[in-house]
Amino acid sequence: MSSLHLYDTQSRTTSLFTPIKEGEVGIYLCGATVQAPPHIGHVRSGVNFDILRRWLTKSGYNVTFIRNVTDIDDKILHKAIHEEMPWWALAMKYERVFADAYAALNVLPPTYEPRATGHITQMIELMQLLIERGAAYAPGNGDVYLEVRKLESYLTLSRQKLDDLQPAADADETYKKDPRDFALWKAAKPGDPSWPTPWGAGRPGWHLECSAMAHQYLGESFDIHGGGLDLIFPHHENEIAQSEAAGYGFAKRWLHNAWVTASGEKMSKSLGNSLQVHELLKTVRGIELRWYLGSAHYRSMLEFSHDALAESATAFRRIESFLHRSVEILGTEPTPVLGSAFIDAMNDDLAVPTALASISEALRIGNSAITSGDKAVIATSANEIRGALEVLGCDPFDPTFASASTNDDITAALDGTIKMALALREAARVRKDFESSDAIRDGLTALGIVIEDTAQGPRWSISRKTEGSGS
RNA sequence: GGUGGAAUGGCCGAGAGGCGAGGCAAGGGACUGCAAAUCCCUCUACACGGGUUCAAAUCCCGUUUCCACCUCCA
Repeated sequence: MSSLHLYDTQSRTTSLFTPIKEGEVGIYLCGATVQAPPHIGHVRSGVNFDILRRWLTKSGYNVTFIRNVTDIDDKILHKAIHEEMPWWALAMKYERVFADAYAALNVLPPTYEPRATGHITQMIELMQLLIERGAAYAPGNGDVYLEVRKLESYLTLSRQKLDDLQPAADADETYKKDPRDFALWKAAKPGDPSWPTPWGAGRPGWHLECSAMAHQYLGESFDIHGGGLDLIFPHHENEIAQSEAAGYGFAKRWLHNAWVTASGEKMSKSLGNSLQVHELLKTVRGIELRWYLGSAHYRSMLEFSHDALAESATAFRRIESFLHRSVEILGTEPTPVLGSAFIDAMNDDLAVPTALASISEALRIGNSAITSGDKAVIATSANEIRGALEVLGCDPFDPTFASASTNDDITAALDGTIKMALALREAARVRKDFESSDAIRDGLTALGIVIEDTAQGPRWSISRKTEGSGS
């Protein structure tokens, strides 16, 4: 059996994954700044790393997965004024929207989900340590800066040179030793929330929280740090700077997911609401959106289109349909099993697209087995497919996705009603009264009920039409 | 200016020196009273120009186009 190899942004190579502590994996993923509803780019990151987490768990590791919530920053404060509510209420509001989106996509809750504002103490301790070690300084204006020129490793993740950076246009350099020094802590402005520190009241800079929280929950060194590609600079560079200057080993491996793009360009709010998660969930189910977002390789850009989403959803329904038919024929849910092709693909830096090819193969074999009535092969295929879907977080039998269409009274009544109609249709077909039989089928079709004549007799299902077209 | 990424058949998307991933669409066939579903077959691609090699989509050199980061960003 193959073993897991993962890419590392720091070394720009793919290598064998070996955890610091045998059997344990610590992952820190940069989560959302909760200042607006999530678009699909945000949840792609969530889905990609959820697949990593599930694969590590499936591979036998005990995974500690941290995803933070940035609940204090400039944008939140501005947005709070705009929406006329306290900043903390706004943060809570959007944190819940994010949580709902993650839940709809079956992204497992993190082991711990720390909020920045809950870790001010740890941040102050970290700043004290940095100042003691001579890496940071408080010039007396209430800010605390990190002195980046002292750090050997600074900018090694993004492979840039300090002097090549374009200087920030708006920076007030009166207190900084070097214009590239960044703020660990920002002095309070009138009206803004603040916390007391030995250097004056203020609030945390963006980067500090992740170093403080990663240390709190994962220790001085941990296995994997993840986030979007756009976080490499400055956020991850600055995290490294803070943590290494504090004497921590910090992350052993960096994983970055690529963007979702639209018309070739990185997704942004300017593209409008249609790409927000809750909007897309009006056109496809959560499991289908997850399938779509998870099906591209995490390091490849995913070019979004409604047509591609619709196509992906159709492909997923085909797989799902096979699993449901296998249950009808075998009378039992498939037992998740992993095929070797799937395992090898996932171990190769989570090559989901290659892994999907193995699902297609199993699907073809399984469908043929339904035609030939080979129950053993049906079971083998269904087990393998379910095993794969489980890892991808797209198991249709997962309670998260269980729809209302299973086994309640209304469904039973509907099933009985349709079966009665189908019995009438069968009677008409037997007497070759195809006009009547087709009328029954057409009538059901018009109600959104799809009839298929199978070797085991007619079966019905609710048709799901995706609104395709558009862009 | 600095640092990265990308260009694959009608479309989407993997791969990464020899054996054409996979899906969708299209055409043909099987099955069907007709459909639907399913299965089988067909459609032989790697931006451009050089080079290396017995062999290049894959390696090297150059070119073009696009995207991103360097300011908040998943």
